[in-house]
Amino acid sequence: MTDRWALAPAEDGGVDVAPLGPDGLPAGPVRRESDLAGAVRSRPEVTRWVWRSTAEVYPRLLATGVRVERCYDIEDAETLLLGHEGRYGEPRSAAAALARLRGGPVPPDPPQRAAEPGAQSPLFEPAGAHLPLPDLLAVYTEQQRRHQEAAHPDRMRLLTAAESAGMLVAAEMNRSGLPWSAEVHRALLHELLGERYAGGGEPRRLAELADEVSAAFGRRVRPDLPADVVRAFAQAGIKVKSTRRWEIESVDHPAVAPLLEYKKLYRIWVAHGWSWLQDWVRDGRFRPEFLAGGTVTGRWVTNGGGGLQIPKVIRRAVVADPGWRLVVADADQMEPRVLAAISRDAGLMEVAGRDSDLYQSVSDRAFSGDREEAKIAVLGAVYGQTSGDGLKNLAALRRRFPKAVAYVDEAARAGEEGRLVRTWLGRTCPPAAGSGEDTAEEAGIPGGEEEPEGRSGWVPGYASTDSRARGRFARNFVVQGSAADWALLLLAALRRALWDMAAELVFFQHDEVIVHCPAQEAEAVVQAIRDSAALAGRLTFGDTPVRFPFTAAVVECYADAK
DNA sequence: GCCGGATGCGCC
DNA sequence: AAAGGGCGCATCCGGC
Repeated sequence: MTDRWALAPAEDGGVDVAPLGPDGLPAGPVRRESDLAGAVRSRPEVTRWVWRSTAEVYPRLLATGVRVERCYDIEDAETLLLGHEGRYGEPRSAAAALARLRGGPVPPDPPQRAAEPGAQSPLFEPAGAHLPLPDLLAVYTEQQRRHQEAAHPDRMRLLTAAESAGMLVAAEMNRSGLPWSAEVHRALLHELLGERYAGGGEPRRLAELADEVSAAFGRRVRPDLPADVVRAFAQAGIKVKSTRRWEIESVDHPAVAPLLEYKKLYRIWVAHGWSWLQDWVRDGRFRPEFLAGGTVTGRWVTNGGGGLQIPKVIRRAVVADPGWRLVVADADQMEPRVLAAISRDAGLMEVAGRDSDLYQSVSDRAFSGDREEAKIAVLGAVYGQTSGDGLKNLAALRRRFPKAVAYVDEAARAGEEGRLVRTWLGRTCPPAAGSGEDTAEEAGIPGGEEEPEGRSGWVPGYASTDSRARGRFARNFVVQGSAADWALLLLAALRRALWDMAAELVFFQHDEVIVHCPAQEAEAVVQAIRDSAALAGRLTFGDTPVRFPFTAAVVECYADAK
């Protein structure tokens, strides 16, 4: 039995609240209270708060020590519902939703603002930030109806609820931050890069490597300028199209080794060096701003600090507080397990129904024991590989796991034809950018020109480069996106499991979580993660034999986890 | 001087 | 061995 209330901050700093009945309709008069946190704190019986924007409300609650069990984020639901209805790109604010409901002019969404180092997320106030509570409730009621119209209403309700839960998790992680030792980080930088020189130039080791590169070429070369490097190789009689690592590393030339080393260390210097430390680490915590559902597939992103791209070597600086531990857990072979669950392929479900190494099992069945071959084939099928060994082995995969391969093939075909493609729970891939619609391309979807007349149907081998790109995108979308669906449920379940513990979720990266907890809680946390993964599997995908095992490590330092 | 695109690489 | 999917971000470069 959930006790649902709605809440809307008012312009004068007060807050309006109203109880909702079991049907989600207002079940009592709107009440004005003077204080947001007080209004929530004084109603501990409320299990779900309905509000416009979690990012607006929840950080303010957390700042006063108030957590909520569940919420419903109206603007996030609006985004998901619009996508599901094939109306990607329409303004997603509550004010816009109200205007569509009432037939008024629809206000455009405000532009997104980039994060600044250390900014405590005093989010912009979009149009309609103070939509009166009755208006907000009108939008909410209409959204309830729209859920009913979805392809799978139950799944759609689960999706909006899960992403709202994800937003609570994100806000809490933004507040807690990832334990970070600036001291260890500085020692690491000194060890890797050498001394910093006054004036902000390259540190010693980079300067030395640049000199080695120049010496190898017999002239001054700036290794950080790709054009300069390509020219230098050309003068040495070696044609390279770019200076990407995979292209350079096969070249036989004395400059290659110092060049690759330079690029590796240069990366660390500019992206995770001293100025990064200065900008992003405060009071022993790294605080990237996590954004749930920041991508079209539902994967999260972080704003600022490159929070989801912490290089392996730098993880040495992620250190638990004294007496505390980091529980680092990542899902084993998440993508093929998700593919098994969504395709219901009997063979792949059987393989995914065991905790043991899935790629090895696939390989035993279809690739005579070569695990790497099996892994490449599976990932190639999911990513839409167009050449190489993966393609060659796709045929073997197709024979053994026909429904699984057919599932992603069908998604690719739908994508090429510009049809809607959905994750298991109903997150919807934007259609291709076509005439008059540029929103899909803004969202990163491969677009391009309209297909020529008479060729819009899907014909193997005759699709344009653009439509093939859209096919690959859609193929990957159903797997990556359904994995993101599952991950949201995992986070929601884990958050509940940790509710009464000192343990804190401090990091989430697609298929990996880090929980910071007192040492004596660590084993319970590991169990909570395994239980939550299983629960998430059942809730997301229903009754399947597919299992979602985790590799978990209890460590004091992130770098020791693998 | 601002801005968008290209390049390249970190993570999954 | 070859180059499929999703991102963020720093830097350079050319256009205005």
